[in-house]
Amino acid sequence: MATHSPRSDTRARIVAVSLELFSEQGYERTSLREIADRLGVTKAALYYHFKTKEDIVHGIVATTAAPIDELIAWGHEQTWSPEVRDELIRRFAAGISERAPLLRFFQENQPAMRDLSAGREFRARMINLVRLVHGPEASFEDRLRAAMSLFTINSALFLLHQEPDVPRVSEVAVAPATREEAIAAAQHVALEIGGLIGRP
Amino acid sequence: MATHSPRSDTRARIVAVSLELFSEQGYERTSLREIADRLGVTKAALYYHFKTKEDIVHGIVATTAAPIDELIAWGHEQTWSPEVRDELIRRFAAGISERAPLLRFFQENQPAMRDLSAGREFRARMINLVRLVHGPEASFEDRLRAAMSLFTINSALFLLHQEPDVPRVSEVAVAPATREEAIAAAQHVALEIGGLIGRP
Amino acid sequence: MATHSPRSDTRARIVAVSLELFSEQGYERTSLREIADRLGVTKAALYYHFKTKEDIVHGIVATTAAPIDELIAWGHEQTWSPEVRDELIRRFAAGISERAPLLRFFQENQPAMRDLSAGREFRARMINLVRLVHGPEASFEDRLRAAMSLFTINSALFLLHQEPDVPRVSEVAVAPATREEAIAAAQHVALEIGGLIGRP
Amino acid sequence: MATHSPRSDTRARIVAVSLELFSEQGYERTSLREIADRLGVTKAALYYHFKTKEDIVHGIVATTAAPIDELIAWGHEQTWSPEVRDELIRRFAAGISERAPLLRFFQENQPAMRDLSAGREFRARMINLVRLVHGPEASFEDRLRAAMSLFTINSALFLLHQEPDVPRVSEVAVAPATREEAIAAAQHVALEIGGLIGRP
DNA sequence: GATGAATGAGAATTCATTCAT
DNA sequence: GATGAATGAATTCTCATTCAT
Repeated sequence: MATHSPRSDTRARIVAVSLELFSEQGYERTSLREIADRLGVTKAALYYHFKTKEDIVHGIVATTAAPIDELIAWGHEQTWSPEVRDELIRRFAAGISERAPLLRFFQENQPAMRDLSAGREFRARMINLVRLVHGPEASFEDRLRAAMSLFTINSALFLLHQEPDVPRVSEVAVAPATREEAIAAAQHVALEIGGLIGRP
Repeated sequence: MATHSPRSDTRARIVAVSLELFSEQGYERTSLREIADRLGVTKAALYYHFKTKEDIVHGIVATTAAPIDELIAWGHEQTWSPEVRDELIRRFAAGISERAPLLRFFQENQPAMRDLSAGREFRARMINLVRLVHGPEASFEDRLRAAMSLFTINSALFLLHQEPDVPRVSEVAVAPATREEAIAAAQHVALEIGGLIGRP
Repeated sequence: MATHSPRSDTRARIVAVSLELFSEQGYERTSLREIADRLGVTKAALYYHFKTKEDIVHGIVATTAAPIDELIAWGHEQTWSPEVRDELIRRFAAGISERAPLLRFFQENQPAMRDLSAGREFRARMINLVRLVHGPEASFEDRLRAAMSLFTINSALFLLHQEPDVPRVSEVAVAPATREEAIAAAQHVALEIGGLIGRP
Repeated sequence: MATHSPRSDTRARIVAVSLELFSEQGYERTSLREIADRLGVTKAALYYHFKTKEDIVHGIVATTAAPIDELIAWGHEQTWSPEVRDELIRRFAAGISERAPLLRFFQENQPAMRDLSAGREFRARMINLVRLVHGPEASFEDRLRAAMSLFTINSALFLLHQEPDVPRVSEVAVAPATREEAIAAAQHVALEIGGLIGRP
């Protein structure tokens, strides 16, 4: 018998709708009026649940970033090894579909994120994750390899949707595949790149 | 000896300052007032040279994207081979220092770029470049590898500047190096990733 | 005793003040700042009640044009006859004093009205009224007579106020009379002109 | 061999284009940039020929209002009689096709005209013309009749073009006729209305 | 747990006008 | 007889935010 707290269904809906709009249209291009309209409430209602627009971002992170924190916590418990590295990449790829909006939001709204404490904290998380992937004593090359490895996972999903409108030269292979196949491919490439870590 | 045309020194300065501010603070967070103030002119002067804020972005691309167009043109003249691929990556890395603000601007302001014709055109250019790198008949993996390869070049410069403020666990190697060394390292890793193209 | 709804007293005041200023100074020569200042509110308050400046015109029509719509409705219920025609003219003249600002606004701001949907709709109303006055099977002459007949009513009020500053040749009779006398005279002439309808 | 003064062909073109645009789009909705663009010159060129935007209106009147001044002068030379009255109306109707843009401009841009000296002067001319039509010792009714008589002439041309887009009830007679027929009809009605002058 | 009404600050944009060349 | 470059003042409109109810 699940006793999920009944209080603030609205709060959760604000978080969900905001993340959706922020990630689709951008943080600055999404007004509180737009969020309120989508929810069928007034702007003032948003202010009952959140102190500021920035605070909604806090809410988004608090609600959505748990899996990443768990991944980081797990990583900190391990002693680095190539196997741990690969497992980090795999786990990062695992829930990517659900986390995609969050990652997209942060990646595509960097200027705003630099001004938001939630943004800076999220960046710190990602840097931590990168460090866990390359392990201690890493060279600049290795940090770059680790970063690109994780980055590959996000990028795959965007790559999937963004090409159709660019005129395609005939010889280019059409390869979209399904969302799942794309993620599998992304994980594959990410592991390849991760595998380069430690090279001279 | 060279009598460079005196007219529209201002126009060039608008482009330069705008690119700088757009890339540092973001497109939406940079007002025309700010640009005008930096130049010591009025907002109306900007409108003498550019029809809209969006038009300034056009001006930026027209002024700054020539090297990328040349690279694409060069690529189209070649028949794809691993050597051509590597040469594309190397040439892309070559002038990266000067082009960094432009690339940063486009990468970090995606939501705005989707609404700007100059933004969409620039994205098309990048996708073209990726296609030249992976060559014809590419699988989704290969497209991803090509994209990440080029992406590595940009990312290196940001990675260089963005870590200092994240509390560093002692064991992590400090490795920034100079700007030139960072680019050399980025090119190295980019070629590695490019070298993965064609694998099963 | 009557508890008139307290909400949106401001909205009504915006409509009233806007109509007054639009009709006195013209639509384009009246800024929202001016309207706001007169009301002792901020410009943003106007935007709380109306989406755009154009929308205020909508509000004006919705609030003020009811009597004209009723007159049109009444006209549609009648079968045309000289008596109906005269009654239409009389009823049009009846409330003219209150409707004068509205009619003046539309007559003196044609260029703006062509761009405003409320403007085009209002013009359609007036054309309908003209048609009711001349009845079916009308010649071009009759349409002109009907239009001038109604037009006489508006014009009278303007004529009343606009001559004093033009240097008067001594022999011209001074005849303003009171506002009510002017309207009576206008109705008289309007009926005369209406009476010409049907002539060869 | 016509020796039309060669100086300032441009000046004449500015006047012509300005009148066209002012009368079609309105005085305030027509910017100097628009006028300059149509002429293929710069805004600054307009300022070579005219001191201000208002001064262009002066130029328009000076160039176009001569026939009206001649009509007024002629009227002043006559002793009023019903025949003179009718002849004034006929002469006013005579060149109406060419003067239509000027009259439309003044009629549809009243708010701007009140602020322009050329506007006030033109209004004075029209009032003079009205006085000549009703003659001395006129009652308010007569002034109204005279005004509406002349007004009929202008109105006819607008009526001709402005109805097509208003949904027409089937029974209404379609009657446009040609431009010339419309003017003839207008003159006819104007004389009718003028004929009412002097009635009790 | 909300709403209605409002604000203050600021944004992009437009316009008539000026002046050195 | 013009132009190129610029300005100052204004305009419409948007947005995050506040607060009494």
